[in-house]
Amino acid sequence: MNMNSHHEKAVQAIMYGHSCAMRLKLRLDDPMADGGPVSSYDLAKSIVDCFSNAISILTDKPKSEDDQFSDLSSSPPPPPPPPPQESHSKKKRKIDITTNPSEYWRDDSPDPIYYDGYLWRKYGQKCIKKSNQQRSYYRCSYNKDHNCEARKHEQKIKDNPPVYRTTYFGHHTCNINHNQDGSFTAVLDPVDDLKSANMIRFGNDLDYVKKSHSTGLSLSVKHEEDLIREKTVDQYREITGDDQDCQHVMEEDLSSSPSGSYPPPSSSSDSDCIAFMSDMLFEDLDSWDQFDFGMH
DNA sequence: TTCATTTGACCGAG
DNA sequence: CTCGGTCAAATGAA
Repeated sequence: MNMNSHHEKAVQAIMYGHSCAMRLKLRLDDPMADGGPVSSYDLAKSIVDCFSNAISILTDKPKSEDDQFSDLSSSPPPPPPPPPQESHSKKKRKIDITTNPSEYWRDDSPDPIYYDGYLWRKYGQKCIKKSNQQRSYYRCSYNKDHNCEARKHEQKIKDNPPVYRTTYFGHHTCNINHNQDGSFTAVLDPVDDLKSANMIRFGNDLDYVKKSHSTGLSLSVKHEEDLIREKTVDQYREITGDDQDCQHVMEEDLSSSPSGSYPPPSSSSDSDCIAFMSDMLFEDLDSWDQFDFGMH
C-alpha cells in the first residue's frame, strides 16, 4: 500500500467522522427532532472511531511493501471472535443465527462500514425479498492464502435515517505476522490477548483492542495503540489542564456497548472513556471539529 | 496483465 | 416452488 492510499484512508475516516459530527450537531441543535434509531452515544462513538483511525493512519511510519497486514495495525477493531467453526462444505453453508447466536456478530451503523480493519472481497450481492434491500456478501481477502473462513454480509435495513447492518460470520485465521518488522510472529492466544487488551485503552480504540482479542492482534499493533493513547492524554491535558483525571479516565475499567449491536463477550467496558470523549463533543462540538490532532 | 467487483446461474433448505 | 448463499464468468479499473 502506498502513501496515497494511506492518505485516502485517512481522508475517508475524517470525512466519515465529520458526517457523524454533523448529525450529532443537528441532534444537539434540535433535541426534540426524531433522530432515528442511532443514539447520540453511537454517533459520538463513531466520531471518536473515525478520528482515531485517521490519527493512526497518519502517524503510521512508512512501511515495507508487505504492509497489507501492517495496514491492519492502524485499523479499527476486528470483529469479536465467534468460536472456531468446523470446516464447511464447498457449497452452501447456512448459519442459523436464531439458534446459533454465538456464531455470528453484527453491527448496525448509519453508514456502510467500508473500513473495519480487515480486507474483504465481495463475492456476491442479492436483493433480499423480505426487506426489499440489497445485501452484499464479503469474505476475507485471505480466504485462499490463509484458508481464512471469515465472512460478512452488509445490508441496508432502514432508509430514513439509513441504518446498515453488517453481520460477521466465522473468525479470521489469516491473522499472522501483522507486524512490520518481523520481531513478533506468533499469534496471540485469545485469552492472553484479552488480558493484555484490558491494559490498553484509548477512546474507541479500546474497542478495537477489546474486539481484537480473538484475532491475534500483534504486539506492534498494541504499541501503536499505546502511542495513540499517549497522544490523547496530551490532548486531554491541553483541553482540561487536568493531569490526574486523564490517567484515571484512560485506565479505569470501562463498560460496554451501544444498543443495536452485539458486543463481544468482553469483561471490560468503555463507557467512562467514551463518556469523556463524548463530553468533549457535547461541550464544544465546534472546537472539537477544529481540534488540532497534530496532523499538519 | 492482474486483480477486484458485478451479476446471473446454480444449489440446498424449507 | 421460493429464498438466500455461493460460484464463477464477464467486466472494469489500475
